[in-house]
Amino acid sequence: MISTCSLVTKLCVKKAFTTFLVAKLMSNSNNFRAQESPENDFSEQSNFEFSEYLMIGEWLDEDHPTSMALETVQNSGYRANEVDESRGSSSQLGGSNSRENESGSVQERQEVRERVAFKTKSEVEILDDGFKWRKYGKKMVKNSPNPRNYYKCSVEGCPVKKRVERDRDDPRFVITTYEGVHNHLSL
DNA sequence: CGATTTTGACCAGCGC
DNA sequence: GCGCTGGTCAAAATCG
Repeated sequence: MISTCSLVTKLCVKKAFTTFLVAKLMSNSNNFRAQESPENDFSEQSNFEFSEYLMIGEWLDEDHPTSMALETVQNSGYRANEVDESRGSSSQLGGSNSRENESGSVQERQEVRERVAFKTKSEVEILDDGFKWRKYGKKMVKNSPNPRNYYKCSVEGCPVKKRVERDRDDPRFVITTYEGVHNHLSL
């Protein structure tokens, strides 16, 4: 925390802002869905493919450019393993309705989660984004020489997770994927 | 000594 | 059904 060079500081600021922005976006999109609003969401405005996500933003930092992507994940049978135990109110993040309704009649209890991915040019993988994370897993993934690290928000009851891995094609970039919405303020 | 990380095991989903 | 893969658990180790 105290050993900060300007580089890290810059990253911290940017990440904190980014997280704030993401929380904003997520809460907005959730509200849209909750109100059955016919408004378009962000995927309508984005034309770029970024990995498996949709790119919706980009920072042009001279030293550490960051790309950002948003993805909505809908699972009909998300594991009811231990997600909603001891949580109380976090078993459903986005409620149960589907704005896509492409297949129709499948609006039972689909879990809607959202993921936001950042691709940041950085030497370090641990980017302080204003939240406190606890590492709970590490995996070697196929098609990549770099391990993937799994983190949970260490605030009790907060369902947010994130994955951190280095870009397979360009190891100078770190891909951070956030999943879920914080149910608390940062720190 | 409590909190966090490490790391192998375990589990579920998916394709064959 | 089986094996592969990604995600999570949990005990042990490490850290502050």
